[in-house]
Amino acid sequence: MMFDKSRPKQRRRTSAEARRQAILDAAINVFSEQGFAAARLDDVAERAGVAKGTLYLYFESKEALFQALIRGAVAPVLEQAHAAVGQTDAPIRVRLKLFFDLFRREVLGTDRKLILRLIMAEGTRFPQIAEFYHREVVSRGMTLMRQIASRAFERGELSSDAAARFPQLIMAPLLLAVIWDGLFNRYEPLDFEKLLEAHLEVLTGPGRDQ
Amino acid sequence: MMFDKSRPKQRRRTSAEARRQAILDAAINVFSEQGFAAARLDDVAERAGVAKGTLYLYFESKEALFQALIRGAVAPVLEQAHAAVGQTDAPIRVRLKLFFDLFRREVLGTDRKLILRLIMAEGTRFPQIAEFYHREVVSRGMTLMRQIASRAFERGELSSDAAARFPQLIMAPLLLAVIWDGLFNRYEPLDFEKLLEAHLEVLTGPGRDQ
Amino acid sequence: MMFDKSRPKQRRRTSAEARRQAILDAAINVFSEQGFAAARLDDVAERAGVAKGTLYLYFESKEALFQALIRGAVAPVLEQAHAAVGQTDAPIRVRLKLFFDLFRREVLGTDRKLILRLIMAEGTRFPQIAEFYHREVVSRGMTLMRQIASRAFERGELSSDAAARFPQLIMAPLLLAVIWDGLFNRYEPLDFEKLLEAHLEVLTGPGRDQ
Amino acid sequence: MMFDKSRPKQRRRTSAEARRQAILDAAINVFSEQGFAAARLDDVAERAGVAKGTLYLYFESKEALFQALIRGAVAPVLEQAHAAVGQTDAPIRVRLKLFFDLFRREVLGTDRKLILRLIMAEGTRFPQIAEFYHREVVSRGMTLMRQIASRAFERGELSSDAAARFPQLIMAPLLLAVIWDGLFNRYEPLDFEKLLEAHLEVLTGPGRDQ
DNA sequence: GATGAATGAGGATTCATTCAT
DNA sequence: AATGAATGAATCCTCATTCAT
Repeated sequence: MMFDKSRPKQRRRTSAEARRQAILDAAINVFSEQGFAAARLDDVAERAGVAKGTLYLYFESKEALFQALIRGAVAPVLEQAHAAVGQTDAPIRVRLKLFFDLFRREVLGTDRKLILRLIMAEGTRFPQIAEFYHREVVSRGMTLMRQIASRAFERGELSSDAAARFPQLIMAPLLLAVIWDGLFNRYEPLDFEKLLEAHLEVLTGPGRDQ
Repeated sequence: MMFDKSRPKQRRRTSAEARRQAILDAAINVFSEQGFAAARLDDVAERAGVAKGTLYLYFESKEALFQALIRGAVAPVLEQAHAAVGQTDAPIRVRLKLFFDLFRREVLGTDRKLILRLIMAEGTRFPQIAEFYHREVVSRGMTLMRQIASRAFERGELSSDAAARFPQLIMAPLLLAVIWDGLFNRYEPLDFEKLLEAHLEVLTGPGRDQ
Repeated sequence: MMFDKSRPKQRRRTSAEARRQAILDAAINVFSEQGFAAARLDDVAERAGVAKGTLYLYFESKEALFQALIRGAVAPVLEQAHAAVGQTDAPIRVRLKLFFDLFRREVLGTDRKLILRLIMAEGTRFPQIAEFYHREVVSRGMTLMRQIASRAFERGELSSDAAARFPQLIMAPLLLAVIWDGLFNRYEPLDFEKLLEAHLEVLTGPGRDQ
Repeated sequence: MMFDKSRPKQRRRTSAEARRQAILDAAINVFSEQGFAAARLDDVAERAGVAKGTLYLYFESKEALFQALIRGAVAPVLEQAHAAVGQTDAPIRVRLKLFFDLFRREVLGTDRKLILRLIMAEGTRFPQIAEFYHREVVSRGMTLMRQIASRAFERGELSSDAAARFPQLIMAPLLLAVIWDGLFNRYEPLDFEKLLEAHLEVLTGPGRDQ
């Protein structure tokens, strides 16, 4: 996951970095299980395998840890999304398929879904986070979706510009999937792959090929 | 929900009922501003205009109050939805329009949106609530939506059965609206009416009349 | 110690006041034994016979308790001093004798000496306290002493105006007594009465009567 | 205090001694600003320019450092005092003038005043320090002052033996000066030179020469 | 010797819950 | 029924001390 260029001091730095990451990993779980307020740093420390005081060598406070957690997890995926579907001029069906698959793999399939849920749950109490997330992720994501939808509308792949005007409509089922996963999956499992296929169908009309 | 038999104690009981409601109203705000864990019963009591000890005359514990809050707020809307769109056999466009308008008015326009957000935020920590909500609201709502979509598909109003298979697709933008309202509205206001119109357009194809 | 005029609500108020006083009494001992930083509110609570949380019903914080303690204990004595020696125009010997006796009885003979020592020990860290104490006690005390010394000099009771220019010289042995009491009394007891008699002798010259 | 035998290791040892002194100097400031309990060894280390762990190579514990600090700073001045005023048989006026000047220069004019204040502030919590200080400084100082006062009384320079019986009276304004310097100087500066001149005047009567 | 990351005991403060009035 | 003072368990954070490098 990291390039091993600088050998000297490598051990220390790697170890510190690894420790920081261990804390973040532990924090993801504790925070998403308990929510910010109810999360206990004792638990984070225990799961990270460090002493309580050690947390404070890496993060200034409970809130700083929380914010680092939230902020660290979003950029990468958006980068990937841009790389995957931002450049190509393939048909919208293909582009969205790629995007949805990416989302399923990189968000629904990882702890990132927990972070997304944390943002939805705690964002109101942390305006900085909401603002950051809006600026760095939502706003950019909307732009990307809008561009895809517009292009498709121009080419006649979409019969309406509704999705271009409200790219939120493209994203909505993705959010729903994250929420469903957290709340209802144990009572009524949802097949995210099929859900997103169906979503694609609704968006682009019944394909001849599918 | 209330039997008006015992006239004599009417005044007392009404007053008690009013007090209970005042507590619930106060609780909605405090819980949705702070989340369950960070909410302080001191604040609930103050806003409700009662002493802290009084809360315990009406609710067994903080959690009991929270659950009462959540449970009390959902049934009514679903009843209305059923009444409004469950019986008629109007075109899907009309039925969904009615439903979306109802949602905007009765959920987005009231404190119920706060409760919805609370459920999404805290549901994971309160399996009973998630289960209750799934059973009483989600599952029934899905059934209703599925029925509407199926009927429309049969009548050729929908070109695909995607929405019938995944009625979540109909609900997703409603959830998104609730989340957006709580997190991003101050940075980028969203016109819920137009959003849902666009959603309808995507679902049913570009209407001739609209 | 208190006049029982207002009977109504007396019991409650008295009890609350008594409790507040119990906390302050406990605090005097703990703070003066341990110093501000090392004092544990647990100990204060225990000695006051209340629960830890109760402290916070009466004082906002550890520091607020400390300040209340300091501020509450000084005014009374100065009042007494003014009453005792401020008005009369007796010979300086008599006036200072009265004042020194008052100091021995009301300060050295009570917990107030502990508070005086606390002020000397912690004043540097609490500028508000130093400022308050200077304004309310030191400055007024100096004025009183200066007035006594000036009057005596005018009447020829003092052969020099040194004490009028530096009333600190009159107070210095009182401070020394407080410090000695705290630090060295167990190794070398000091007879404060005789010390202050000797001080008077130095200040006013060898009297014929004494 | 230092034997200069081992030349070879001279540099090292000097450096170690310098380091020890740097730590003590840093400690004086931190301890006297914060008091013993609130002082942070982190701060001491930082100001001394060493790592925190290094402190433990020179001192066994926080308390050991504190005690070393206190004990190291007193002996020298007393030596000087003895040298300056212990041997001569000059008039008391001259001897005390010398002593007061020495005190002003070597205590009030240096960090030693901070240490004196620390002793007064923390002595109660550190009986060993109080005992040591009493034995090494107070008791000897008293003896010296008593000797000066007795001699002066014998020679008729003092009209009373009060100061000989209570040499504390000679010291009291010096203590007061230290305390005033720490607490009130910023509100009401005190001219120590004039204060001690006035003190001398009170002690010895109005001189013909002054 | 020197470093500074790691430890974990300790303490101020908060707040759900109880209960005497 | 209503009150709100009192309780004390719970938790964030600090910092003296240790120890691997």
